[in-house]
Amino acid sequence: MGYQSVMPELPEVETVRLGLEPVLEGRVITQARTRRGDLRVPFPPHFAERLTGRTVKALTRRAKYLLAALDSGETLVIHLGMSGRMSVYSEGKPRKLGNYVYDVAPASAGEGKHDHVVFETDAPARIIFNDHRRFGLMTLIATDALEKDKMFAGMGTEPLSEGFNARYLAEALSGKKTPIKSALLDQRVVAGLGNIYVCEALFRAGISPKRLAGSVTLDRIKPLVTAIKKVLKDAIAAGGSTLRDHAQATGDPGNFQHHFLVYGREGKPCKGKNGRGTIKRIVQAGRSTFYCPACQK
DNA sequence: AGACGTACCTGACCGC
DNA sequence: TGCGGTCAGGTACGTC
Repeated sequence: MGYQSVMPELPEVETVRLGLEPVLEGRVITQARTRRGDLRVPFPPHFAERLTGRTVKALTRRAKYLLAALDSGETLVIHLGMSGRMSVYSEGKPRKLGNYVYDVAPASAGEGKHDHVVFETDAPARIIFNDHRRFGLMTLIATDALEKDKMFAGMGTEPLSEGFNARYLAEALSGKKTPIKSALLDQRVVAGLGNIYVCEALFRAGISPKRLAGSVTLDRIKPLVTAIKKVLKDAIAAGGSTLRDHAQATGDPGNFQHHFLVYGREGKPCKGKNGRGTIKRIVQAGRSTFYCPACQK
């Protein structure tokens, strides 16, 4: 099958980035093709032409966005939304590139109902962007204007960077009256967390998702920062979380869903140390929150 | 300004 | 088997 990935919070986007790196970074996009006019937003004018023939200088990630810096001075910005996935196939014969083995594309690859964008690179490889809910986006932005763009201006610190520490988070949360669960989902506070990993990090830090953000004291923010970093790192190491049909380059699914302590475990026994609690599901700001009332205060 | 609800779109799943 | 209702990992926008 090649490489495939879905479930895009930070660890899943990073897993996608790692799988795309060998077929994009330093490679030439020999062809780009869109199969409809828009995703969540329209493709920019002459999108395919502006990509074709360009070399990808670097493939990086900011929050849940993938950024492919091109030699034209533009950056291809990709967001996977809720259901976006990238499938990578070798051309001609199966190939090992970097740590990944890419198989040859089946004849129908790129022709599926929700296959919206197809790239060919000189790896040689075919990359297919599939997104059945179409909450994803792809656009082109001048590289030197990226930070000023509405998508990135005001965005918080990367949770795996040194800048994300107790002092930073305390400042970002101070005075906030919204629950800590909602605050951590706010990309202006910290960039890249989503519903699963916020639930998991709060459990690991022993903090109730209902506690108001501004009321979390510094002595509890420290373990929270540690928990966020650890859960993200562990998830990346596990190839992300698969709830449906995610697979890594090897063909194996992501693995981190087996390490969920609260997410999706409503009514099940708590796996924590004091562990007689039962995992509860509530709705906050329209999203499911899973937590253990006995362990999280 | 900040907090909240809602909309975007499709598919999977559950109960009847 | 079919149908309606509910839910889903994200983000942006309108409204108080």
